[in-house]
Amino acid sequence: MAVPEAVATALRLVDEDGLDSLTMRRLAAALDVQVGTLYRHFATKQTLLAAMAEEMLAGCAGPLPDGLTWREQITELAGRLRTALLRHRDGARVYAGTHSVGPNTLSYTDTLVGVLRETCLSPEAATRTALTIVHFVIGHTLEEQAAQALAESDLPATLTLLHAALDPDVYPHLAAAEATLTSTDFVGHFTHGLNLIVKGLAGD
Amino acid sequence: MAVPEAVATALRLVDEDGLDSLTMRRLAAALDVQVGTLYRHFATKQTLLAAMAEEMLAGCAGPLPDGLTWREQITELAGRLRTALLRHRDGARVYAGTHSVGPNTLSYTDTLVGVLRETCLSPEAATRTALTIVHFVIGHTLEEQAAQALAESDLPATLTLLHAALDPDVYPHLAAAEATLTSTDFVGHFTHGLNLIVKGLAGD
DNA sequence: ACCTGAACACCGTTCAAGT
DNA sequence: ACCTGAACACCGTTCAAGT
Repeated sequence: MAVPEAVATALRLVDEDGLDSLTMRRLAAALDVQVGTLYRHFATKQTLLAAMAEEMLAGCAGPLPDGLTWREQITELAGRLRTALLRHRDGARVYAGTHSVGPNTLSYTDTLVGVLRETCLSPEAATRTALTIVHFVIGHTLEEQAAQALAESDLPATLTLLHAALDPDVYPHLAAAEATLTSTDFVGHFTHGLNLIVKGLAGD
Repeated sequence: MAVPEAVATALRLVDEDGLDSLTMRRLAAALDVQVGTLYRHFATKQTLLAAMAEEMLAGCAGPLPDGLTWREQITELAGRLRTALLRHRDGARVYAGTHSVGPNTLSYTDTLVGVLRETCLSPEAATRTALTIVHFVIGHTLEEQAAQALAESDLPATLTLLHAALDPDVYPHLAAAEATLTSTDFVGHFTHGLNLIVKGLAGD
């Protein structure tokens, strides 16, 4: 049993049935191996999940196209992280639940901090800004995939429930916000949020 | 068995032993009740978690002090959400894993959208900005509590591991970022990120 | 050195039967 | 109407024993 194969199979299982269905026993069965064998390669299930998170970020730190402004470089990098998390079902949940220190994760953060430092930010401000961006991407993608999961089950029921709860006399602003809140234009939401953050950088 | 009591007890159990230790069976035992009884009040464990998330947000939509600028109002509201999530161990994980449509959650979002609309944003832009802020707060607090959890177990081991992985020749920017990345000044990080977002609003 | 088989101590959820 | 008791179909993790 090879570790990279196990990680790839685990990601495939998650894609097929969701993170909640990924168990050490199912993974062992998919690899034609006894459960105990997995523990010779991964100390715990957490370790496996961290390896999956690391694998998901492969390529995210690849070279940036020439000729981008620093704003575009930041947008490109943030977009790559979102795309990487979206590539696998429950990807954001896998990523948010772990803390990898593997090369993909490290070089992604290194690249992001590097771009931010080029905008004349101090190392501290660049690092904090990188954290801000990563946290926003994680929070956004977590919600985006939660909405996706909902769409595959009881979407209409939930929308009806929400609509019924939105009494305009009690929640005047939510009533006006409902269309946007329930919209599936996640690219629009993501771009809006990222632009806010990047615009905020201009003042430094 | 009363539902509010069950929710309060569940939150207490999470505070004591963490979210991973919260099981329907343990909660039933703490309430001096059989497990099956819980399912008469909560359809699934997810329903229980949603009720806990809703309870955590109690008070977050309370009246804002007079005389705050709109920037300060936004900062105050975002800070309230962070504080509410921090109040319980693994609070951010509980909140991120659910989607409550209860009055605490709805009135919080309503208040936030309302403040943003006062700054002359369109309903759509105000809603998207509210989402951006909430997603940032969730992402930030998720990481903050993950760091807290780590601090209670193998912090030094992880820091050593990270430090060893940070070859300055491979990750030049991370080496400069290490002090900030491993800092525990979460208020500083949070304020920095929030200011970026709020500053970004100025241009509209 | 690596894997198997089998166990330990749990899970979430359901449901007939009791009161 | 509400709760109990007991079961069903699972979990993550460990470890002696095999090859």
